[in-house]
Amino acid sequence: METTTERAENTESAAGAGGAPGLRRRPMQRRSAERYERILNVCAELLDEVGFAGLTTTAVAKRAEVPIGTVYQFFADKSALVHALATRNLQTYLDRLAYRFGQTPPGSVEDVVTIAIDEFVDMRRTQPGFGVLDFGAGSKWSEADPRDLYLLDESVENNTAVARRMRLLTPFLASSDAEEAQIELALRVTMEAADAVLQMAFRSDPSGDPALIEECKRLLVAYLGRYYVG
Amino acid sequence: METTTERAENTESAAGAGGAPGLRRRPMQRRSAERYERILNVCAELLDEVGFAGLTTTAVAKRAEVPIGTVYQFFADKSALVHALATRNLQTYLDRLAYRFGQTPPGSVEDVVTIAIDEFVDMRRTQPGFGVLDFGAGSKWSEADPRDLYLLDESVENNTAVARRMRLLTPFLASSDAEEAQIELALRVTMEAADAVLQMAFRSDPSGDPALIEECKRLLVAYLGRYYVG
DNA sequence: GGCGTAACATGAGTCATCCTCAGGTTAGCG
DNA sequence: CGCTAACCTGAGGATGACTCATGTTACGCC
Repeated sequence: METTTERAENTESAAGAGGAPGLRRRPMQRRSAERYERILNVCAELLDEVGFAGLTTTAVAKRAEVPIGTVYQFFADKSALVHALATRNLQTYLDRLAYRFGQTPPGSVEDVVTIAIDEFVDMRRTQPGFGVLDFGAGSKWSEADPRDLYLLDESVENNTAVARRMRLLTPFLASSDAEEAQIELALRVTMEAADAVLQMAFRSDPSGDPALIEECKRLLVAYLGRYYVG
Repeated sequence: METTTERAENTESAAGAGGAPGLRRRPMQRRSAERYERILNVCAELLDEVGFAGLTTTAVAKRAEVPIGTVYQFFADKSALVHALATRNLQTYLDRLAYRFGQTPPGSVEDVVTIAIDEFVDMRRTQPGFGVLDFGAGSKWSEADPRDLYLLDESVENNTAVARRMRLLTPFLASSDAEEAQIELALRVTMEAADAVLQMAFRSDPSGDPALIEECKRLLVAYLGRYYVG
């Protein structure tokens, strides 16, 4: 019990001065940057192979061909490593989404939901380790103690950050100032629900149960319909 | 990696002959039964105090005033212990739900959603360790490898089992034979989504963010509305 | 009572894993 | 060539899950 608390505090203070949470040293030189990326890639591979519970830091270090100490130069602990991977995945996802929305601007809630989910499913199928992406503040590794949370932005949960970026991509939703807060709330709920249902879809079928994916779309469209002004 | 695999196999075979998964010896005598319950109660307490990550089997044993070996007589491993608690919580929840539906039979989807969520929120506030209840097959501790799953029933996920029992309580939903499978699917999706959003509600506010709880109801009603024949 | 047997109980010890840190190596510079 | 600072390393400390040899009880049988 004490151990957990102290560790969380150490982590916080270590990352307190402006850096991303849980990260120790951002790689400054080319060689370091390559190692950093290699560690993250190996982490993704191993997550797909042995799952989160089976992931060991020594296995990551071994396959990435770096000594274990190097891993801990970049990442404060195992959680931070996985979280950094999740953040990278999330960034990729948001980038791709922005691109697709730029290509074919969505005109309705259905469009947004379809594109966002299809893109998610595609990445989940093709990107190693994408399964650890969790819009819900990384509940898989935070484990009920809010002090353990690693956040994408400072002081807001992952899903809030994602919701805000998603908001920028959906200008056609109603937006009287009074409703803006409500829309952010709705988008947070959407993220969390979508993530959960899609996790279920990939749990019951490694390539994503089509029926559940379809149902996920229905869920979101039905919910968000009330905010759409056509 | 091998370790994880072997452990999962051992667990399965140990519980293979009809017993609940992950359980070793069902207490047969009064003294044993009391110890069993005490272990589960302490587990719930500690989960609220230190969270899942901070939970140690030795701490449970110490506070329950049983030697560590006794814990492992009942439970194959730490997961099994937590899962047994979740199962007990789930049972309590379903019992209470059946009772409330018996008192005031719900006449609409709104009624069901309101009662089910309010009851969940109430238990979450009052029952120690209720936070570990997870309709989604216990994704917190299963960690991506399906072999690690501990199931409520045999061979179906938790949420499917819950969905089926919930179906028995909602006879007023449309039920042509062809649609029955679709309704089960919808209820599974509902469980998963509701669980996720409510977890978020309690993450952002220890007593459950009212706005998110309200939003959760809206989500479910909007989704299930299509299945309601009034 | 004495004895055999089987079920149950115990906690010191084994082992895997996370993470640290003292000491080594390299790079840059005068 | 010597000095400093940054970076790298992996043996080892600490912790915690889980085991298993040994001890204890229960119970029947002679």
